[in-house]
Amino acid sequence: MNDNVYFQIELTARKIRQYGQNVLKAHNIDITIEQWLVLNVINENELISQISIGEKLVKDKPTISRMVNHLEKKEFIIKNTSPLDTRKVELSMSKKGRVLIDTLYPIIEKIRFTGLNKLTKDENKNIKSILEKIQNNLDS
Amino acid sequence: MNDNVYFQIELTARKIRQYGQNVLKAHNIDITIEQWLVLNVINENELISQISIGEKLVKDKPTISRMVNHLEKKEFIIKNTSPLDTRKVELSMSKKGRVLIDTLYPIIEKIRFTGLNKLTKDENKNIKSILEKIQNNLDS
DNA sequence: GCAATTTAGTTGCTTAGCTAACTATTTTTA
DNA sequence: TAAAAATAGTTAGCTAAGCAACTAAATTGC
Repeated sequence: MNDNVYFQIELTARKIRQYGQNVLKAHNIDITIEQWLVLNVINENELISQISIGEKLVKDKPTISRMVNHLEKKEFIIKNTSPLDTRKVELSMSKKGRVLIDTLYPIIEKIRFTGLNKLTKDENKNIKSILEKIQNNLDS
Repeated sequence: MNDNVYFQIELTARKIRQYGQNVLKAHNIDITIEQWLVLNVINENELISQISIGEKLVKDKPTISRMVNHLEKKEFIIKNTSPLDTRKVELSMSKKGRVLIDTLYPIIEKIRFTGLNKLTKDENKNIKSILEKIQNNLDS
């Protein structure tokens, strides 16, 4: 099994997520790693729609819809319908969300450092290009 | 986002799974990629317990329990309690399961080839060792 | 200008990952 | 040998991925 590349990729993803989740839990932060990705996109793109988040994170509409609902329920973001196109939603950070982001950035950096930035520059470059190659193989 | 290594690893895993799932669906095969991993372990280790499968696949007890139930419901495997230790389960392939395995091997090979074996030997070696390094960083 | 199509988002169903709590055996150990 | 601890597996509740079907609004194309 350990020579199955899919298995190793999937396992590594799970271990990173798990490690990150534990660090957040240790800091008493009530957010999942995937929700963090969404929150970060909203923070960097005020008034973004769910479709656009989905494009950036390569996740489908139902998944984004539910994650956005979770973030709204936790009052980290504010959800408004767009006045120009009432099908669309305009998402923005709440005050609570901005506070969370500020708290989170250094913690996320630490998580990244532990698993990932210990890689040499070459390793970092290599894994990205190999992963990209795999994705391209599958797309075509 | 595309320079976030976790994001790329997780995305690649999803794309491989998705591609594989589509190939299986195109062949009208009613099994998930993850269930395939479990079935394969049972095929290579007759009378294995669920705990042992979990160790091999690095998945927890509830996850294995449910996947085994799915495989049993589809009649690909047979589940018996161990006579020596009645807490344990002894899993084995059914006739239907063995037929499926034979059908599946070449298809899985093709999936592997498409995404993964197009990698050069160096790339293959590199990605494995980098993934291993990341996992070790997180474990310690 | 109105029907047809496209787009944005939601809801429902299934599988899987994760945690926690639970039952029922087996093993340890005092 | 009897109580305590460890082990194997299940169940329940939550989040997320994937798919299909749906509503409602906007765009298009005749």
